[in-house]
Amino acid sequence: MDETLTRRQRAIVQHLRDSRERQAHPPTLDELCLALGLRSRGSMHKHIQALVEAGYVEPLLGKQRGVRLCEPREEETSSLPLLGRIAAGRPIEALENPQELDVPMQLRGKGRCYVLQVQGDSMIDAGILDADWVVIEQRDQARNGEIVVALIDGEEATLKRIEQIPGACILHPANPDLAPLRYAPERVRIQGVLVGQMRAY
Amino acid sequence: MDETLTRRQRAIVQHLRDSRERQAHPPTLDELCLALGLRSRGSMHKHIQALVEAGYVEPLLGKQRGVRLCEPREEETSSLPLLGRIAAGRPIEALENPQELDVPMQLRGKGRCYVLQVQGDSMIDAGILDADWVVIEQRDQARNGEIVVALIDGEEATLKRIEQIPGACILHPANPDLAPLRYAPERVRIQGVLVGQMRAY
DNA sequence: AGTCTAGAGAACCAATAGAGAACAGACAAG
DNA sequence: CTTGTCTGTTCTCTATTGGTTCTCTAGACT
Repeated sequence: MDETLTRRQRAIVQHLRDSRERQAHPPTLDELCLALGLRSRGSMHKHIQALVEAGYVEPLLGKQRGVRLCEPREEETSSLPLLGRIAAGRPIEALENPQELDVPMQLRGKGRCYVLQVQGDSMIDAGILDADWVVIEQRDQARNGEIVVALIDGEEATLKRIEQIPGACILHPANPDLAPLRYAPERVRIQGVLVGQMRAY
Repeated sequence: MDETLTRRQRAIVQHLRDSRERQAHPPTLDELCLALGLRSRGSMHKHIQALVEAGYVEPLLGKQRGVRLCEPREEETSSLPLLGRIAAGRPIEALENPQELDVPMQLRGKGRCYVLQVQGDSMIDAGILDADWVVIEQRDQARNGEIVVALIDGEEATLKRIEQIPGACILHPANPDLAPLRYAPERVRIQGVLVGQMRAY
């Protein structure tokens, strides 16, 4: 939490976070006063205003709808960030406004995951088509045969099936028109492993 | 639930959700008043109107018939039934214990949807592999080129790309080893259209 | 001194809530 | 068909709640 907040303000933010998990409705100023031991709505209002300024709380704008935090709730619906597009041979094209995508638990790995949209047909024989979404588990190691997001020379990102042998790292496209690429192992950094895939028609 | 709702509105939505499970008939305004301790239908009506605006309640538009508010908003987190497996040339193999599968909204159609697990490689060139999940929107009509669940002679179910021409219905597999199948239109019943697809690794 | 944070409390006013009356369309019974 | 009841709609009027803006006071710290 931001260090520039006063102690009171921090306590309020904390209370808002806590109470949001338990209560359905965001608290009113009076309820906040009660919870934090104040007796004056006016004072509480001053704190809330400060938090609005600091960007912690949504402005109330006269509406009587309680004090609400700006922060996104800890998603129990569990969506993953859609980071951008990945194509063979280019850096991942990041989205300027990162979106969120709901991903069912079945399509996820154990660790931290994110989603990329596939560009191009280099994995077409693995059933991964242009515009498909792929769910990637963030990892820096992979077993042979897994499909990985690999970063080559720190700049080109690509989605390929990996084969690591002594002295070399081979990236296999799944497309008869494309040839496998062979690199020195130190040129290839694994950024994640494919754990799920989705397509909309 | 949307945090912009008023406390009363929240309570009403909650009550509607609860009572929907128990009662077949949606409640009237008077019943709602009784349940929530109001004495004025007019007041309740104002709340309901607000909920219609917010999209929580179906507008009733003069209808009477005891017809009251349904909730349109199928929870966006909701899951779809996984009905069973589908393979070319056999009835859908129903699961004895139907599971539920979370399916993101992006992978759904507008109507009622369900999920099948694919068995076999007949649609491999369309990027649909063995064991993939496919999201099917329940429909009995399709446009040419769409991938459909088709029931042939009322017994064999299959997932194929459809082509309807005068006097015939042709089902195209997406696999070079398999030939298209041609049927009289009356032998083919469309059970749904492919709207999404998911795969776990 | 002066400034900053904190709080109390009063006053104001718009949003929300509710009551009750009156009207109109729907529906069921006669 | 007519009638009466049920139910949704609209209206006015009133009360309460809750956010906002004040002023005033009290410590704490430079």
